[in-house]
Amino acid sequence: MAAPDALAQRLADSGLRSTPQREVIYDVILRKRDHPTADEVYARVRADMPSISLATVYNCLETLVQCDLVRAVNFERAPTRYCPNLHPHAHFHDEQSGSIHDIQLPAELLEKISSVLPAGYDAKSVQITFRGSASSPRLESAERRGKAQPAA
Amino acid sequence: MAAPDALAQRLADSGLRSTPQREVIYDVILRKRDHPTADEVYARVRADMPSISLATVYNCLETLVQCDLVRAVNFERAPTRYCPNLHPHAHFHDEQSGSIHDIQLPAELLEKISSVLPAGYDAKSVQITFRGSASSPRLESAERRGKAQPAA
DNA sequence: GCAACAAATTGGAATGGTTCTAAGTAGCAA
DNA sequence: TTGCTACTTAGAACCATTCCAATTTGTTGC
Repeated sequence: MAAPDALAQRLADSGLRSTPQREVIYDVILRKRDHPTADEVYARVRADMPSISLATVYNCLETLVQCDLVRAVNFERAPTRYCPNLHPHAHFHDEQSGSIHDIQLPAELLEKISSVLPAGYDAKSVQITFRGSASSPRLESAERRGKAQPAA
Repeated sequence: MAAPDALAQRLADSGLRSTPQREVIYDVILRKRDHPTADEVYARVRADMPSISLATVYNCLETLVQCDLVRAVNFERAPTRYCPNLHPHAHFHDEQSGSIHDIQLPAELLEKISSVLPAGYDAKSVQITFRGSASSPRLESAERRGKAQPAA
């Protein structure tokens, strides 16, 4: 047996199998880091695997989230989007274009944020979302190529 | 014409009328500040106004949000909740009980958070949500009585 | 007061992202 | 091979929310 890749390893850790569907979905999310919805993932995956079902896309995305390989992010009640960036970061939602941008957060700031919680409050996670308009073509094109982003 | 209350004034500012439905819905949200869903508001309002329709509850809540009298908050894809606290604040979502708590944010921290945005990003709003477990009966009972909260 | 107009409410149908269900398929273990 | 379990699949179901068309209500000018 060859050394399993990160996906197979993580799945195995949870007693799950690496399937062609899970692999191609994970690959799609890593390849274009534009926070696609389940429908968008479905459309992209069908290019490689036309027989896949939408239910499977939802199932696999849920599995990847469970295994901490992908993060689900929500904006208001819009369709859930998926993000392979596992570092703590905020999201910027550009209302004009609808695009999502990762925003890096200094560790020092994360500590300060957590410290506002009164005694008795134990937070497992924090979610920070900006809404507004972004106008930085340089950064956007870098993201489209899958390169380093303003926040990783 | 008597001096209009805050609700009537705000509605008038937007060219809207103060209706019995809008008044009772606003009152329900002010009275028990536990971030009710539209369905919960519907249930509470029907005690006073049995003939109101769910569509009207949704319409009125939307109107109150438009007039900046109430804020809509979302947690994952759960039903939208409504909050009369208009000061900048974060939310703590207690996963055990499902309850929502307002968390006050120092102005200094809000500035720091906004300053993490790279050039070209112009944020109109920030939303900060904690998830975890809270265990502070003193604070919870204070909230239930509609008194000062850990964050106002 | 009364017509005429605009705003608001209503019940029910429609929408749409997501989840459920039951049946089929595939891989692993004795 | 047989059995077992995990996984995938199509389609139905779910449910918060929005839409629609028909009233009802309120307001304004006469």
